[in-house]
Amino acid sequence: MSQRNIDVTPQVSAAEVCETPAAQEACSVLETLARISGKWSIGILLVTTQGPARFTELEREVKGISRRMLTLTLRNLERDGLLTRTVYPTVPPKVEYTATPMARELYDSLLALTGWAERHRHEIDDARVAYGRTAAEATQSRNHLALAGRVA
Amino acid sequence: MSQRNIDVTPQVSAAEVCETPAAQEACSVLETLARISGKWSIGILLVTTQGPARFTELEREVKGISRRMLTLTLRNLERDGLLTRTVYPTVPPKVEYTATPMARELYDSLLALTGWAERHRHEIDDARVAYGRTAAEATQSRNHLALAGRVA
DNA sequence: CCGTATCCGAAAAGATACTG
DNA sequence: CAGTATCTTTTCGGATACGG
Repeated sequence: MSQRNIDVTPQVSAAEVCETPAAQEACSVLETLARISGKWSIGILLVTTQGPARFTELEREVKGISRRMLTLTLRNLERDGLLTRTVYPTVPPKVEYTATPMARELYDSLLALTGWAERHRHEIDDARVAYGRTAAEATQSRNHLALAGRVA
Repeated sequence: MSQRNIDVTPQVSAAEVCETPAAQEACSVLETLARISGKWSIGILLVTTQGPARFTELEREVKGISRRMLTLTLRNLERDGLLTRTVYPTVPPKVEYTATPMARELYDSLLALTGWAERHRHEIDDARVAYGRTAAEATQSRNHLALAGRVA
């Protein structure tokens, strides 16, 4: 087969059970988050938002990503209109990926979440510690492992 | 063993590779999104944000969730300080889950994404159609299935 | 250089019987 | 009622050899 053929077919079924009017919103959020879910989407958006990036360039800059996942994530983002793919018919081939304006907007919206994270940093830490404690209490009976690392 | 013992240990390692100053933001977003990732967190937050909800109540209202996933997701949200769990020592037992103020804030921030989704609804659809076309072109050689359902 | 195909292990999720 | 334990299925992600 020619090229460009890794699956990337799903991601249309997000309709699901969005019956109640209030749940509509939640579903919309769910669909939006689905577009940038996965381990790598944010990282790729981060790079492509700063300007056009080539395949190999992304492979270098997004630390730890494999070829396969890079391709998959690029295809998904492209399908969702968050990335444009430009092929220069040179030899050797050159392909550039750039975040669309729509993607930049989305990325900005997401960055707003850092505000939330900073405001509640301590609260978040406390919660995990507290959870470790109550979980320990509730488990007074057994002394297996698996609990040691929780608070630590 | 007593109770409250489904794993729920991970979700501490989100440090990862956040070296460059620009990537710091992305990592923060990543950590935040991790808290509400998964198929069910949003749905549960939606319900618990409207007021206290009991276990069985959630099982009914969050359509399609299994007992196991409900428990797991509740534990995760509780660990992250997004949900409080209140036990009434009655018989039969009664347990209520409520979204914390912090969770409400986060949920509101996320709802802001519906704005993005609405603004770009058409753009998003167009993108998927366009992707279907170019993918079809690039695949002129083969006439397997799997492509039929893409645009449809 | 820019990918794809294939194989594999790990993790997420579903189903459901069982229990204090 | 509010979970837990266990099993199975599904999906995700890593490694890597190969191809235009």
